[in-house]
Amino acid sequence: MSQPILHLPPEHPLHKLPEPLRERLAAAQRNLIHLEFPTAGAICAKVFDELRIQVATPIDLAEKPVGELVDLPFQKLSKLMLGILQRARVPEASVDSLSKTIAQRIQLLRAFPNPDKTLEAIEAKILDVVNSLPKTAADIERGKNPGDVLDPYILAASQHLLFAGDFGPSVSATVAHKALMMIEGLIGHLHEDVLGEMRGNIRAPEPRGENQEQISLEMNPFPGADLVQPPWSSKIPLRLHQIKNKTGSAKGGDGKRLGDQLQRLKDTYGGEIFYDALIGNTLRGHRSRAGVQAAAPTVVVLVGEAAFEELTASRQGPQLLLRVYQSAFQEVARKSGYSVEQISATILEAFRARADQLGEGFLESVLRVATGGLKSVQDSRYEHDTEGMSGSTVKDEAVESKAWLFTTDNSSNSVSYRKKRKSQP
DNA sequence: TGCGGAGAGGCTCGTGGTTG
DNA sequence: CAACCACGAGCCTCTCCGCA
Repeated sequence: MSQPILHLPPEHPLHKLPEPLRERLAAAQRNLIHLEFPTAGAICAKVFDELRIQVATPIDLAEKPVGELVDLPFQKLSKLMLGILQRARVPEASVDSLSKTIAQRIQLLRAFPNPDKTLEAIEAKILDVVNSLPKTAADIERGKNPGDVLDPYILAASQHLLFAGDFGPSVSATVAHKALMMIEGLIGHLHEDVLGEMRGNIRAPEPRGENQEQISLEMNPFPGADLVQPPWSSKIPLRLHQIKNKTGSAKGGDGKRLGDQLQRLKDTYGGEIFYDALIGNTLRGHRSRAGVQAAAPTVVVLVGEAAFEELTASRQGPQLLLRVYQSAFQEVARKSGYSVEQISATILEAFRARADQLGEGFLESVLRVATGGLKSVQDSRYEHDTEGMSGSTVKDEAVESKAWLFTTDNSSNSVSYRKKRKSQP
């Protein structure tokens, strides 16, 4: 039932991968655009049909190789479609937007074997992250890792140095900064996932098991690779990509580690290895190039359009991705209604109320939360010492009662501080 | 002056041990 | 046995600074 992976000798290790992965690789070899749509006419027919447009593709275009149509820049493609619609006497009022819709759909279909499913997955992923953006004072005062607390000194600095002493905007900036950090993470993962969905590609499975750096055909087939391109023909070998968002994402030490991993992949599977940074327009100033190349001398280092071109086999990759993301962001924004301005106002109010209650300034209470606590949780010498609590030198009444800590009840991803303290030995 | 190594800081996810 | 938590690996950003 399952299809074999093509263009590889019978003894190649890829044939020994677990069944589901082999299937995905085989599917990626068969969903290349020119295999699914042998001519430009074929993809036009498909898109016209999807959009219920009763137009025939002109003969001269219909016979052309599909690549000549689908790899046109968006403007040219929609102009071409506009001409077709006009000649087919489609009502003038609708041709303009319709031609853009067609061009968009053609480019989506060019990129993804299953555009609708991919768009849905992208939106779901974005929504997940938007739902976890900071909403309460507790969210910004302590991250999901208890070790990450809001820095009152930075808050003080931004209040005075950036916002003329106004505390409110400095809280907004803190919320926005935290949100942006999360968005950065989202975009990085999104790129890997979305590029992995494109024709000819698969997203390498995340490492599993004990040693996540060691290659294991069963558990961990591609450590160090984010995206795998099985051979597209007998002339194009297996290609393994490590994808970074920007050239500066990784530093020298990371470069060495990633280079070592890529080299091990090449030693195991053969083929070509790539180190791609999507955002960036020059190799100059690349912080991890040297590290990667030292460890993997044959690695191809790519940035910007050059990287997109190898990953998407098209020059339209960057714009396409931008349009796909934009529509997803708009849709998710509509659903979530998240607003930094509103959230900041709520948080500011919480800070104000607490400070009033304790009769101190905003920053003083932030400072106490960021540094206050019991010896038993702050001093490694007292860590397992239940006496440490009573023996603590921290005698402050407020500290003892924890009255000044924010608690949060949106249970799923944040912990109630008070509850947590109580459960401590 | 540019490169790139190092370090600080933030977030996520999977794993494996502990606890209720 | 499920829920919870700590930890490590990995991804991202930015600044600093020695060296060629």
